[in-house]
Amino acid sequence: MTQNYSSTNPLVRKLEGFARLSEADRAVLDGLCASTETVPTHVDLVCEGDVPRGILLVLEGMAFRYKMRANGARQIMAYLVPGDTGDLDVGLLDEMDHGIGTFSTCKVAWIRPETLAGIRQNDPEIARAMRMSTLVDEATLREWLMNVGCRVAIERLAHLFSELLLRLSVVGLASENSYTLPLSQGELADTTGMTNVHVNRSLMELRRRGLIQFSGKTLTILDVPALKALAEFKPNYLHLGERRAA
Amino acid sequence: MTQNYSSTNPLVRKLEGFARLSEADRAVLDGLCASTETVPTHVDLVCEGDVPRGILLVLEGMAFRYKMRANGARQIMAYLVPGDTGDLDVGLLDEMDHGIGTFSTCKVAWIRPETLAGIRQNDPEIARAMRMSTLVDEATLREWLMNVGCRVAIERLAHLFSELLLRLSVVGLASENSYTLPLSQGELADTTGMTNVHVNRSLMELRRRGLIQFSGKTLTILDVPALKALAEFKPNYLHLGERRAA
DNA sequence: CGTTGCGTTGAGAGGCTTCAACCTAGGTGG
DNA sequence: CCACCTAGGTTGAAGCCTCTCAACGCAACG
Repeated sequence: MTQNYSSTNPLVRKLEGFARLSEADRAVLDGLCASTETVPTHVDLVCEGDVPRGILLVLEGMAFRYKMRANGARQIMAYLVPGDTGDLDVGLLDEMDHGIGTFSTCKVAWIRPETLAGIRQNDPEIARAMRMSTLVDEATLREWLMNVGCRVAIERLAHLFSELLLRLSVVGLASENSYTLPLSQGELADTTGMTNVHVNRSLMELRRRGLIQFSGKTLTILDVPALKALAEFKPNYLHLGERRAA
Repeated sequence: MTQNYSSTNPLVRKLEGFARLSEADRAVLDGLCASTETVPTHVDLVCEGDVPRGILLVLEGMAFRYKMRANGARQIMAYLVPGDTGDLDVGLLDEMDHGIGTFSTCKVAWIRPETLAGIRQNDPEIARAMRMSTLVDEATLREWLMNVGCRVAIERLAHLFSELLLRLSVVGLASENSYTLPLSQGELADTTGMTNVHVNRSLMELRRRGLIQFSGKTLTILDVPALKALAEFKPNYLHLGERRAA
């Protein structure tokens, strides 16, 4: 039923949804993941102001882009799940305008800009898939702005959870209705533009309505259609095509 | 003092800040702007669900990306000012996940994906500048998320006005402290995630503090440093380099 | 067994929304 | 030439969603 082949490489699983990858293409992508690094929880992979050190690729765990205000407020602006990368052209920048941290222990790879440039030039299908992926990243960012700008607290959480269910399914990290979400309520708060106290109350309301179960680090969505309806979740911005139409 | 040459083409003015363009490069960019189209105020250039018809390039006027909720709420997710383009790879998408409308009468050009592909392949400096420009668009979107997620009403407006002062300066459409801003308070509201009533009150507060003057469609910032300080505005995400360090 | 991080709960305050009315300016038509 | 109409700006009052501050429980950990 699923279009994905059984590759265990999340980058391959994600990109083969955007293009027809050959065996050779997959080998190239596997090569990108050859040299990995394991990073502990709550560590900065990149800091605002750093000179970019290459393109980040997340293979296991969950990371996030963020920015801080002088008063200590933090806005989380994207989640990086396995198969996700940092900006492919980040090498053009003199310095980073945001930081990237880990929510959990992560296995990551750093891709040299020259390596990537070669692949993009010589491997049109991979290049195409990566450009699609970048478009989806932007669309996701727009949807997050929509989330914070137009939805109330409980809807924001419902939308975030609905989105993650789809994104994690694509890389084989979610079941029909549940996945590992290694975040604290405070981190959810910094994501959705609310306080940890109010996240707590909104989560309890979601539980009271029988929509989710969230204990430990496992989120289970007890009523997927109802949660999506509450969030007014339309998956078109993820451009999944025929994959899991939702 | 300014790095810009005296080109009147806003695309040239913007991109030459990101790369060293030759005369030939500028001629190529001028060529992209040869065939233009004038579009009235409050018209959709692109609707959500449309099949992309090419890459949008704004030459005059102001446009915006947006998304609607079922209840009629609108979130504006980006402003397109002269020199700005839609997504360069939009041709890869089967359908648009957001709409683009006009704030004012606009002069625009539609670039065919094949034309752009040719330029990107044959003209490395232009390609480089365009990739930088895309990175800045993304960074701006992240900053807008920060704006709505982390700042209170009056700070959101102050930040938006500070950002536009810089972006419009780059293309020669702002003086030291003023520019044309053809928006209604309701449109500012849909941008900043608040109501038109509260935008009105926040604008009056900005006026009362002697920070801005906003009558007709002209915004004048009476105290630029104070407005930037209120917004906690850091222009690093625009990656302007040595241009107008702010 | 004290510490620490995180989840939970209560009470009060406040920023922002909602609803509504009124005003003004600009455009249209008689 | 003015009456009419409409869109947008302005203002008031009431309410609520969310924040702030604070306390407490609990599990993990050294």
